[in-house]
Amino acid sequence: MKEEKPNTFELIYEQVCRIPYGKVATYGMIARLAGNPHWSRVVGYALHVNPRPGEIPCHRVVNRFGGLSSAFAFGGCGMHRALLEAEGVEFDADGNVDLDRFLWDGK
DNA sequence: TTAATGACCTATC
DNA sequence: CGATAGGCCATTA
Repeated sequence: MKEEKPNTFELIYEQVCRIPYGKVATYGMIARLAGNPHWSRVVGYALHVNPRPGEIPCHRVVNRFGGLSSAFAFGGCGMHRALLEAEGVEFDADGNVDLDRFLWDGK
């Protein structure tokens, strides 16, 4: 409305929104695609605040191990698994996503 | 204003 | 090979 956000967040959100359906990306990957491999923390922060949950599929963003983090801006931790499963993503018995099969290529 | 924390990753020993 | 430490950006108190 009046405040303009830094390009950092916009870039991060852009990469997250670019994740194809049925795939997941990692923070480091998005940070790297955004242009700075050290934005890993800001990426997590950007999704944490999630100012635009309607355009930022946080559930498609996972950590380096393929496991979602805690607290979701969508309104449910179990939502994560439900959303990814609804897209066709499989989960490991440990509760992690199958990065070997659903990790976004980055293209 | 300064300081501290945070949904992390990478590099090095 | 495995484990540890550090560092970066932004936000909040």
